[in-house]
Amino acid sequence: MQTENLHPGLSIDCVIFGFHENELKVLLLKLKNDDKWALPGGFVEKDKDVDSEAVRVLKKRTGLDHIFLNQFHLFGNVNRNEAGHSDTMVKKGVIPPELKAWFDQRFVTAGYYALVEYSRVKKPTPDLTSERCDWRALNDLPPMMLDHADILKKAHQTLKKELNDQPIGLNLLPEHFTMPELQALYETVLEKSLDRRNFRRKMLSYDILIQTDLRRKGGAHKAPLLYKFDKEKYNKAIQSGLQSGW
Amino acid sequence: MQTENLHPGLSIDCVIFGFHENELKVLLLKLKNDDKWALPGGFVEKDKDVDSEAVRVLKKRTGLDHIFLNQFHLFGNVNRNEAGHSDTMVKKGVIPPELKAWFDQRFVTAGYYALVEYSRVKKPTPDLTSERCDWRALNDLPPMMLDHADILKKAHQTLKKELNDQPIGLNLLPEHFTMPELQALYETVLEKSLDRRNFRRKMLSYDILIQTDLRRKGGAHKAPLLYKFDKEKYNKAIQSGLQSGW
DNA sequence: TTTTCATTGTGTCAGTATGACACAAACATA
DNA sequence: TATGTTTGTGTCATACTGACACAATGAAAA
Repeated sequence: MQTENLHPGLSIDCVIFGFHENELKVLLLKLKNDDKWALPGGFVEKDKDVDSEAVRVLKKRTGLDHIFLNQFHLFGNVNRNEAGHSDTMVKKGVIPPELKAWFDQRFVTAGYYALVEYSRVKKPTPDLTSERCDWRALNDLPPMMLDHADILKKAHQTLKKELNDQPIGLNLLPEHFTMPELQALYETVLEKSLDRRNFRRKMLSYDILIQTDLRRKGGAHKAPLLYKFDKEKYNKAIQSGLQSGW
Repeated sequence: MQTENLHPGLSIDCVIFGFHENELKVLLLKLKNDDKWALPGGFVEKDKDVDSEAVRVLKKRTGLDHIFLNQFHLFGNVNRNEAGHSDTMVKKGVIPPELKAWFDQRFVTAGYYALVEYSRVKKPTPDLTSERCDWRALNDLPPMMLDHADILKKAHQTLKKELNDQPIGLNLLPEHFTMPELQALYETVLEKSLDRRNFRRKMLSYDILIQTDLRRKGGAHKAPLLYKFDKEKYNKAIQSGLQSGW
């Protein structure tokens, strides 16, 4: 790592959300020789936009491009830099000794969250500091490094709020999906259950769905209809917002 | 200025909103020997939280403490650092030559917006780089330094959105105010006009206002009733949100 | 003193959105 | 062929929203 070309004291952390088996998942890195997990992150080259560096992180971990990605907060408290953190990391072999000075800086970190289609992430790839890169359920998180649990929580809160202004399914669901699947996504993000019939009514009123004449077969019950998003209308809705409130 | 103790490559810019004569105003600094204006800003000491440094900037410019202040975005594009900007600033005497190296860095800046009561800001004080500190109307802005116009625009957009989740008057209006004044504030922020009767109905339904038996005399017309906020309920509303949407 | 006039305060009505709720149809499995 | 769970659909009462009109007020003008 060439630290001379990096923007000092600035990092990026990405909360990468996926949806699988009716659960919200987050892509996390398992640190080497440590039972803590970390958000995928990175640093910012001096001549690169911060946003594009976040895209790069995402690409490296998921292999995916052109993904829904939002910056949501700059975490800038002093106490997020634990004293002795870099020592520990060096000792455990997580970071090489020659980089200790770099990691000794006080860092602020830009938080990004991404929404990705679970099945499209073929092989999540760990970085140099980690031994694994895995999906973890949002409601059953492992112990997290530094303030990464806080960052994750704030990302989820932000997502929850943004649901009032914009739809989110296009980024998290496969091309075709059923209404119950879409509802499960909303229920998971919002952490509450919704009435089946009212959900369908409201969602259809957004006028961003296209009903196909296909059905999801194979379940032990009545085969539900498959829907897909009308991408043009969907994007228009994202842009103009789902006007509620004023 | 002791640049050794500052977090490198990181600045803060504050968009300070006030409301006066039915207009949204922003507190801006007029640069020395330059017709450009700038957002009040500053740098972050290595051992201070970014948020608290924003509070400090606000206090320095407005003299005010305990103010509504929100971080809304990190501006991290490379091209926001104009080549030759520091040269120009030194030439115009805006910054002393010995600080040129510091200002030559590539900076990312954390954007904060503040809501303050116009009349409480007695004497807006310029900083070393500026000759004046004045309120300027949001819809009649002077030429702005670097990307400060963008930052301001994003702050306004954010404010507009947050209006759906929270009330804002407590921070921008004096202790007592009339319903038409509150409406004017909303209309200004939202940039559209609202129906008088419907506005009143909706605002009262939030249950955060207390009607007093005083009236604003002196206008050439029927004297409107004065209201004040029920601070306890107001803060509860801020916390829990004005549930709309899901 | 009286008149004028812009502004405030209030209520209604129609249309729309929301929450609560029940029953028939479908599909794999038994 | 029967079973059991899930899907798809409609209605009703209630709450909310947008559109609208008229009387009361108070300073200023006549």
